[in-house]
Formats: sequence, C-alpha cells, structure tokens
Amino acid sequence: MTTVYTPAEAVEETGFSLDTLRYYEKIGLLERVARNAAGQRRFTEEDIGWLGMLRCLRDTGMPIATMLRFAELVRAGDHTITDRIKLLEEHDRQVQAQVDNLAERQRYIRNKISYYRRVR
Amino acid sequence: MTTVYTPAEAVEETGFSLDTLRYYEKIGLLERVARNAAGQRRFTEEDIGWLGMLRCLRDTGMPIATMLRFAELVRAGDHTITDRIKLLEEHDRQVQAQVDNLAERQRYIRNKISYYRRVR
DNA sequence: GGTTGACCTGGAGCACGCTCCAGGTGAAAT
DNA sequence: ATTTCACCTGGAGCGTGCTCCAGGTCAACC
Repeated sequence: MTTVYTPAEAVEETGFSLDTLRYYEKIGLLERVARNAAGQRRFTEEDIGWLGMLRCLRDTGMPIATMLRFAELVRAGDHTITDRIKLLEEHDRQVQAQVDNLAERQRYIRNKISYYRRVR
Repeated sequence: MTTVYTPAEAVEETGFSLDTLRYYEKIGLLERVARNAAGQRRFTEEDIGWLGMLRCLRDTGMPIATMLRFAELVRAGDHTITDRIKLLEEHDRQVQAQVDNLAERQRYIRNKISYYRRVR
C-alpha cells in the first residue's frame, strides 16, 4: 500500500502551511511534487519524510540556503554522503552552541526573577 | 568614579552595533541616552547593565514588542515588579520549551549522522 | 446541475530587526 | 590649517522567510 497525501494531509503531517510547502517546492527544497490528473499535488510518504528532515533543520535554525545545499547533496546521490555528514556535524555544533547559550541566558533570567522575588 | 562609555565603548561592551543602539533608543527600548556638549552619546553604567538584560532577552528569542513592554514596566516603577516576574516567568517557560525542542531535534540530527556513517 | 470548497499559478506584499546612506558637526592629530 | 575621525539625524533600504491575493480549474456533495 502506497499512501499518498493530499495537500491538506501534508499540512497536517508536517506542520508546514500549504503556502510554505508550495514555496519550498518553488525554491527547490522539495523536488517537484507529483500531481493528480487535475494538477493537484499528491505527496508521497517519501516527501513527508523529507519534510520531517526539513522541519528539523528549520527548527534548529538552519538557513534555507544551507538546507538547499543539503537538498542538492541528497539529490546528487550516495557519493555525497561524506559531505552530508560534514554539513550535519557542523550544524550539530551550532545547535549545541545554541543550547549552551540558551542555558546560560536562562540562568541570568532566573536570577533576575529571584532578585525580583526578593525585593517584591 | 562614575564611568561613562562612548558609543564605541558601548558597542564593545554590549555586542550591539552602534546602529542597533541608536535604533533601540529610537523605539524606546533604551531611555534617551545622555549627551555630551557636542550632542554625542555618553552611556552610563546603568545603560550598559540594561543593555545586558536586553541582550539576554534578545538572544533567547524575545520579540522586540515584548521587550518594550518589559521596558515600560521597569520605567513605571517598583509597583510593577509582580508583572515583571510574570513576564519573565512566561519567557522562561518559552526558553525552556526552546531548549527541550532543540535537544529533541538534535537527537534526530545525530541519528541521521549515525545512519550516514553506517551506510557510508 | 448548482454551489461549495479544495486546490492551482504567478507574483506582490509583509513582518521583523536591523543596516545603510546622505549630509552634516565638532574635536583631535599631523 | 587641514585632514581625519567619531559621531550626529532622519529616513530609506534590505535580507529572510514566508504569507496573501487575484483569477481560475476541478471535483464532490446535495
């Protein structure tokens, strides 16, 4: 059974808006999505999986230009796997930096809250 | 000794660009900064401290509109301390959500890296 | 068979948060 | 004295990432 997803279902599954899905296809983040006879999009399981990856990269702050490079590596085939690893490792370091930075800022904020509680 | 900071020094201390400092003053995130005889800004220790707070809120993703509300509470005096606590606690929850979300996405990315390493 | 509603395309517009620019002032270094 | 340099103001412009709109096509339900 090969499940396909209507645009509405893809929105539901991925959390991206329909406009965003169209935009991602337009700029090439998403390869040309299949259409039915009426020209309406029918997303495959694979599309949905790829969108999951994109969601993850987006939510961790990867710029679209970088996601686009990643998308091109994926399309280019298996010989780019080493490059993909490099790209993701670099991104992982940036995510780690974000987490660390956020944690430190959070301490500051919590101290401020404590201070306010004391002087209230 | 009351230290004052030239614009260049304030940039150095806060990590904000001079344009950003002027912008923050223009929109009221920063109260009208003192000037010398020639009309040039002279930031006080207090300004620098407040900018540290702003840096912290910005870096944890607080929108400028919310920072503005916070700035207004601070200006309004001590009777707003309870409201400030509320605002910061709410923000702290959002920061926590960011950290949690980031950590989860990071797991996904790391799994992907592991997968690529296995198939490389 | 009419109305509703999901979807299509191309392109314009928008929100956010700065960033840059033109044209100018005033003090400091050579 | 003049060049340099940091700074000033008001306002325009920009990069990112969507989001919205007009005008139209189908399909599906009553």
